[in-house]
Amino acid sequence: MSATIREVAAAAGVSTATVSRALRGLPYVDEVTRKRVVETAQRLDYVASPSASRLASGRTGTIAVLTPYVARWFFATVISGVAMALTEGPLDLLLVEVGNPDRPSTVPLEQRLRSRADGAVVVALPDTYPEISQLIEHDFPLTLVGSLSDRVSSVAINDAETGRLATQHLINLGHREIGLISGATSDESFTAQDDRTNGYHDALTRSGIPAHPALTAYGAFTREGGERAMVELLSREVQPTAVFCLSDEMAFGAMIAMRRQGLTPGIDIALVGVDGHPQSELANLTTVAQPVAEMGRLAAVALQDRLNNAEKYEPRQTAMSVELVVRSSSAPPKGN
Amino acid sequence: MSATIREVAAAAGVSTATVSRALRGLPYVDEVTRKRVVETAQRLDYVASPSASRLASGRTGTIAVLTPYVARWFFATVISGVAMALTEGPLDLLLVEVGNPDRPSTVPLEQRLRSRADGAVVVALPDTYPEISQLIEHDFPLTLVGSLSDRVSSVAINDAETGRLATQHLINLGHREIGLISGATSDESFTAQDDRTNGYHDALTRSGIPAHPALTAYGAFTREGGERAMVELLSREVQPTAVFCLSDEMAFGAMIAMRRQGLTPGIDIALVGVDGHPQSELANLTTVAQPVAEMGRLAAVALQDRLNNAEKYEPRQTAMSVELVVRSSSAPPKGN
DNA sequence: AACAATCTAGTAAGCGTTTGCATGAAGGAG
DNA sequence: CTCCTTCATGCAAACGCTTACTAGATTGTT
Repeated sequence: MSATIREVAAAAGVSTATVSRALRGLPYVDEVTRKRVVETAQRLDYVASPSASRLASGRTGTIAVLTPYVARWFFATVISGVAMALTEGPLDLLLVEVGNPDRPSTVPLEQRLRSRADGAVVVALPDTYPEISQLIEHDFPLTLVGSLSDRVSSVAINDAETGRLATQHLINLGHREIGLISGATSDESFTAQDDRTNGYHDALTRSGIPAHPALTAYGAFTREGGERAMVELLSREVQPTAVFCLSDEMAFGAMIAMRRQGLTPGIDIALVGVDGHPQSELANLTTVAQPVAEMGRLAAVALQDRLNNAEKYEPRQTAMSVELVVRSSSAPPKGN
Repeated sequence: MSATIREVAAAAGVSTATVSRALRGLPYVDEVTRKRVVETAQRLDYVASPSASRLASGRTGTIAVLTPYVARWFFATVISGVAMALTEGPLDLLLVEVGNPDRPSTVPLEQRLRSRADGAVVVALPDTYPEISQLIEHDFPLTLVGSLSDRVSSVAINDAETGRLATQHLINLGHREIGLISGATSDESFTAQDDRTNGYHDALTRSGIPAHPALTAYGAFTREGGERAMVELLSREVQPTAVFCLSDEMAFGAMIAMRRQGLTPGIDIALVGVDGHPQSELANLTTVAQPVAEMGRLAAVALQDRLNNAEKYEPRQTAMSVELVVRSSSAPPKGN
């Protein structure tokens, strides 16, 4: 079908070794020769067979994105950031679903990656997640986005700070009964989730506000979950005048739940989310925005760095700064 | 690092040929032998090297997803549908950005795919798109989702019907000045865009309503674009009492534009979108919903079908049915 | 002018599978 | 009992590159 390196070599009057070197920009090739080879290759519409070069070199020229979800906004946006970083170079992007509780995979992750990718960007999974942890132990090059690690490079926001920021904002508005819509129930907790929650408690403590356990509900980081969590909160004895949602999507769900009961966000109950989801503007949701695509891009860059500096490399943590975007979903409590 | 087929062969006391056959479930292997080989492979933690097997077999075991965007809801959801279909089998998913006007790629698509994927699912690009068309001519196995083709299999909704449905709904409510927020200006038009527009005109014509060109604006299928388009419509001489947006995201933008001018969707101007975007519920947007993830899944299945039946295969068009979801963004015109 | 260092290029041995072909064993038909 | 299939397996040649290693040609040094 397509020309082989041998044909190019023959046509250019050199050996295949020279063609290989010339086309990959390696040294020790005369510029005149290189030019001739490049032109010949172009003329013959030659493209090196990835399978062959991978087999011979041991490198795959591929990086995988390991993510529990591909359609959810945060995840999709990270992926697009990674894709962005890769369009520059010649690397392929292998998409692998990992850690989606609804879709458990039968094949061990390590096997699905072995000889398929040189490294991977891991989205929103902690380094303690079994399969990820295993990869790290096998020295498989990894970069995390959305959760911190001291074992591999990672890029994330300061989640504790994020939690404090959101909560402090509500406190500043005069709220004292501040609810929390968290993600998963504690056993399967993300780093991000725990840290944001700590930030929330921290802010309360600093202001001398006792944290009331009955003000917490879990929304699984989904809109539907947020909706249920809000319904639950509204049915509790203690009523919050404000609720901090650990993600915008859950906040959207909370809004729907409120609306269904004739309540208005920002009037009856103040709401703050986290993410800077594009829809937060339309929904008038106050949120702590994070640069998601950029985080994906940086993670990919860091990974490439790691791959190019096989030796002298050490994990680096990148903390992105967040921004509180105030909208009408957060306002002083009714009485004020 | 990992065991090779030769080691497995040696350990199992057979030739590499037998190991290969046994592990892939090919015939002409005694069940007893197969079992022994499988166990040995497992014990040695053997996984066939993809590069080697690709090189030797000529098949890549990979399917690509060709998409202009990865983070936008529609696209991300199609991708997740494809991923869903692939988790069943052993196929890899290669993500390739194509046709994103903001990020033109330097390498020809055909070269980026050659020997990298056995086939591809194309998202929302028409078969007339140059690079896609070229792939089709090269007999590269393709399946389209979101646009129709008689050259390759495709799965899409009936866009004309969708346009009619949305428009007829507005007409039924009593509207006569019905605006249109379209996508790209006609030169770079999608099949979907044209068909939905035709459906819109069709519905108008059937009801004897003249289509007024000043009632159309273009929103590039983005929220920001929809916002601008709405601003533009509101500045025109003829004022619509209802607007049909070719996508939900543009409708969201339109809502923002309206709100900024103190107008309320469904009260001042009725709005209908297309997609069934998860946020349409929160936004109270009337929309024509399509089963996006399912479409992606079906496209992937169709592609696998095509790959397995090299010979006796012919393009098949799958039309998904849509559903009008009425919410408060669409209501009778003010006067009524 | 002799010798070392640096370029340039070719030779050929892999890389780890798949698969066409050959071989022998086993079972059935006549 | 012989011949023909059908099975089960092995042999070895690809598949199309990359990359030591080798060697000659240049260039620079003293």
